Amino acid sequence: MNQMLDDDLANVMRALGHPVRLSIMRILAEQKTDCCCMDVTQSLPLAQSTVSQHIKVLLDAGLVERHAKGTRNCYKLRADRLAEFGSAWSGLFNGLTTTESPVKELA
Amino acid sequence: MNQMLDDDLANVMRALGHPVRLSIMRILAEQKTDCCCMDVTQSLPLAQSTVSQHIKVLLDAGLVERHAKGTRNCYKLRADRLAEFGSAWSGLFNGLTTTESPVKELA
DNA sequence: ATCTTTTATCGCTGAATGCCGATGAACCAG
DNA sequence: CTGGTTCATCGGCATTCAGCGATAAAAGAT
Repeated sequence: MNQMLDDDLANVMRALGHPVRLSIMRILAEQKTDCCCMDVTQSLPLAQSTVSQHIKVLLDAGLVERHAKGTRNCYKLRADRLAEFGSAWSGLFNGLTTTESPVKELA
Repeated sequence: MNQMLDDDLANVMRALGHPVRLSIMRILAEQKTDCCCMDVTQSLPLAQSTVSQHIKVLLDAGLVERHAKGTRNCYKLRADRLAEFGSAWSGLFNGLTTTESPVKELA
């Protein structure tokens, strides 16, 4: 399990630390089929260029991946990275963050 | 279980989306005794005013709480909020984020 | 009352961010 | 080849952020 570096973690957090980008993640999560920039844009009250920039931030943070499909670019979440972040978060503060089954801390 | 609003979630993420603030959280997590601004400052290569500002961001995000102790202000993590965030994260993307025991999604 | 310690806040600067419209590249359809 | 679609990128603008030193407030010590 590739341990997430601190800067990496901060990058992920910062990428998700914007309501619009959270929305984009949600949109991508809900879509069964791959969805392109235009689809995302139509779900948001923002210009295409703005959405594209937000997607780029998510790409750079490794939260999303792109693959070309004809004239359009399709995006989907990177489940591996999400899981990676999840476990990084769980181990962050000596298990202070877990709700159920509080992992016994070994001093 | 108080459902975390989207903006709240984004705020928390943004607050944690900075390496220095992550460090501060770590420092607070490791200290058994409450620790004050000065203690944190001595562990970081930053001016006291800068550290104070970062702490304020964490305070505003509800990740940290303050209580006065003589001439100094002591800080500690808010475990409740951390747990809250943990479960909010778990439920965010249809369980895509969980590593172990992928929660069965109910359509 | 005076001094010291600790901290929050102010004012400032440079850098980064968020947003937009416009433009050009890449690709498909006629 | 021409034209339409989709998208990333550029330039520009206003706002926010990150960092600092200086300062004032609050509390303890003398």
